[in-house]
Amino acid sequence: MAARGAVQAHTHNHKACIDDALKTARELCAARGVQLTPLREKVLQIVWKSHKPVGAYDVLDELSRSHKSARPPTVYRALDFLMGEGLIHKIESLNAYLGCVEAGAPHAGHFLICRKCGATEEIVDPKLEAALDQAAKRARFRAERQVVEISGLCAHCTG
Amino acid sequence: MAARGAVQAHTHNHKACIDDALKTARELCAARGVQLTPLREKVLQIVWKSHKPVGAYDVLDELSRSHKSARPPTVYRALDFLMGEGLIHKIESLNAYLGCVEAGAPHAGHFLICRKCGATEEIVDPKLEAALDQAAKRARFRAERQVVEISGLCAHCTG
DNA sequence: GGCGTGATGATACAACATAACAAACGCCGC
DNA sequence: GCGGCGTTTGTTATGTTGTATCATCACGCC
Ligand SMILES: [Zn+2]
Ligand SMILES: [Zn+2]
Ligand SMILES: [Zn+2]
Ligand SMILES: [Zn+2]
Repeated sequence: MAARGAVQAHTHNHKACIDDALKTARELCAARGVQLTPLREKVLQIVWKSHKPVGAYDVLDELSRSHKSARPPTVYRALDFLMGEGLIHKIESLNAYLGCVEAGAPHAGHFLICRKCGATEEIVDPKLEAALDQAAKRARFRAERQVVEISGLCAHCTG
Repeated sequence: MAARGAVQAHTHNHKACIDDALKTARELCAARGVQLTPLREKVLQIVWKSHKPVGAYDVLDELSRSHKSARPPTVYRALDFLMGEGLIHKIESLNAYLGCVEAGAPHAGHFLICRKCGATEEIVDPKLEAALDQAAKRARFRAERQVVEISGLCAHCTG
């Protein structure tokens, strides 16, 4: 699964993204001996509906169509599971969730969030990772989690 | 006003931090022709009570002691004002607010958040800023806001 | 069958944030 | 003085996001 830039997010065939993500998720969970239940897979599919972060209550609305008993804990438990397995990320500045494009490869999520179209790209940038590690090291800080969310205008929305 | 590392946050004389922050805030607001009213100054003082991010409702509890009519909008309006003037930052991953150690100098806030003691250090690191700018540029993304929050253990809590 | 474990159902509540309108205040021109 | 205007604060209500807690269910195991 390759990262898709915001421009591509406007034009590509997104069904392939969803199919890839679900396939990868099934394989990873099987390999790890954890259960990607129908409920969890459905939530993953909803999160992957687009390249825009989706709120937990939006997931709930969508999930409710097929799953009448769904309630907030239903959704949050599924989201927690998916985050624990590295299949989705939380976008802290939006209180929303986004499918991970590098599931299986341990990494911190770094994001470019377009404030106009909402498309959010997960970037993998070794130089940025190194700069973050260095910054922490300089302060003798043991980093465990990185939240990096850059907001602005994507290439498509700039011009 | 210099940044203080997490180690210093455990030992320094913090009254000087508060006094500096309030003095700087008064000067900046006067120079800009905006009103640092008693209410807003009190909220700023509460946020500066420590080097740990403080939640809006914690601010409200504290503010209520001196200001009985305080309600959520009271606090959020003051926090919005202070953020607008660059006197405080919001820590997105904690839904909490922290006094800015570089008020007056335009900058994105980058933070090291200790998950054990809560002490949060604002770091100013040109290399990190450059790496972030480069990462955005590479994706032809026009960055407007950066959220960088590194969680882990501070030097004091590590050893 | 009885038991342990993981997953889901169900109710209630906590924590965070904003909408909308009213009242008070200072300022300025007249 | 006073009426208009912009800013700040008061007030009530509501919206949004996230958890705690306990009950129930499904499955594998002995
Ligand atoms: Zn796609
Ligand atoms: Zn990822
Ligand atoms: Zn201090
Ligand atoms: Zn700052």
